[in-house]
Amino acid sequence: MADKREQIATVATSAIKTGGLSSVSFRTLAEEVGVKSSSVHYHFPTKADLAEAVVRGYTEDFNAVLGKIAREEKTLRGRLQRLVDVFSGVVDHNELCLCGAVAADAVTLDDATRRALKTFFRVTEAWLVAVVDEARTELSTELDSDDVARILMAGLEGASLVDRAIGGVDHLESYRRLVNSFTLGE
Amino acid sequence: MADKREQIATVATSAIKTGGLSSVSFRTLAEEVGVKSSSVHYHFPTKADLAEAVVRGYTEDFNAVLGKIAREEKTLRGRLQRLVDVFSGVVDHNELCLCGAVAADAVTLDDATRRALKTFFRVTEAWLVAVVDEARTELSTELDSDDVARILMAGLEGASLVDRAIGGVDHLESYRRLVNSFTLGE
DNA sequence: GACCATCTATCTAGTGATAGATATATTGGG
DNA sequence: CCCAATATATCTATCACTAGATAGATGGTC
Repeated sequence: MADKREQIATVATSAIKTGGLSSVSFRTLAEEVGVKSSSVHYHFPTKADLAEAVVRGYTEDFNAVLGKIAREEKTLRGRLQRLVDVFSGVVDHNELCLCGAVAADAVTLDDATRRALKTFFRVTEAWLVAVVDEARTELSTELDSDDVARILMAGLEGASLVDRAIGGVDHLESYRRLVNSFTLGE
Repeated sequence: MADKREQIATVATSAIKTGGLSSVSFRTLAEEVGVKSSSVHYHFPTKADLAEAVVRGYTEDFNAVLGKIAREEKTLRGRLQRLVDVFSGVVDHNELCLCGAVAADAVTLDDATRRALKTFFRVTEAWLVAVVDEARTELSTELDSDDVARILMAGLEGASLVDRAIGGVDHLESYRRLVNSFTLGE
C-alpha cells in the first residue's frame, strides 16, 4: 500500500508482460492500483517514462534471479537449464519476458527506453558469457561463448513468443535439448 | 489499382511487420490505400477478419519463398543459410516476420487468427523438417529434425525481435554460425 | 433493376496529457 | 514548541484526438 510509485510500476510490469506496452493505459493502470490516472502521470509523466522505468526495474530483478541461479547451480548445464525454467514459467502464466514484450513495440519507443532495452540484453548476455567461460570444460560445442549467449537469449525470447501464441511449450522444450547438446553431463 | 481488397491486405501486411497489429488502424490503412475507412470495413468487417486474412496470405507467400530456396539451393547448409538471409533482410528494413509481430499481440487475438498463426508455424517447421530429413548425412548434430526445426524457427523469430529493437544483426549472425555448426560443409 | 464497391456521416468508447484544486506530511525559524 | 512555508501526493475536470464499427446514400456495371 505504501510506495504507490513502486506499486504502479509492479502492476505495469505484469500488464506489459501479458499484453504488451500498448495494452497498458494510464486509466486501467490507475484503476488496478486504486488511484486516478492523473496520479499515475504524477509519478510517470509520459508513457515513455513509465516504459523506461519498468524496463530498468525488470533488468534489476532479472539479474537478481540470474545471481540466485549461479549460486544454487554449480554445473553449466544446471545453470542453463534453470534459465530455460525461468522462461518456461513465464509462458505458463501466459506472459512474455518483459523486455521481449517491449521489444515488439520497438518502433514506438523513445531513445531512453531503447537504450534501457539494450542494457537488459547486454547485461543478461554478459552473465551468460561469464557462466560459459567459467566452465569451458563442460562445453561441447565449437561455438564461442558470445554466440552461445546470443543464441540462447534470442532463442528463449523467440520460443516464448511462439509457444505462448500457439499454446504449449514445444519450442522451449527444444531449447532445453539444445542446452543439453551444448553441455556435457550424464 | 485493381483489386482493392488485395491492396489493403498488402499495405496492412507491411504496416504490421513494422509496427505490429495495434499500430494499424482502419483509418491509416484507408488513407494509405486511398479509400475511406468504411471501405476497408467492407472488405474486412472486423479487425480480426483483417488479421486472419493477412496471416493466411503471409503463410502462402512465405511458403513460396521456401519453395524457391529449396529449388535454388541443393545443400542443407545452403538452404538454412538462405532462411537466415530472409530474416536478415526483414530486419534490415526495420520489420519483423509478420507472424512474429502478430504473435506478440497473442492475448488480443480471436481463435481464428490464433489458428492461422499456428498453421504458419506448423507449415514452416514442416518444411524445415523435410529439408533436414532429406539430408541427414549433412547433419552434424545429435538433435532430431523436429528439434532443429523448432530451434531455428523460434531462434530466428527471437533474433529478429531482439536485433531490430537494439539495432544491428548480431543475434542473427550468431544463428548463422549455429546453422554452420549444425551442418557439414567446407 | 440488382449488385458490388465506395462514399458521407456519425456513434460510443477509449487514448495520453494537462490545469488547477486539495489534502497531507515535512521542515525550518522564532 | 508552534506556526508558517514548502513539498509531496492525490484529486476533479477536461482537452484534443483516435479507435473500431455501423447506417444509409450514391454511383457504376452487367
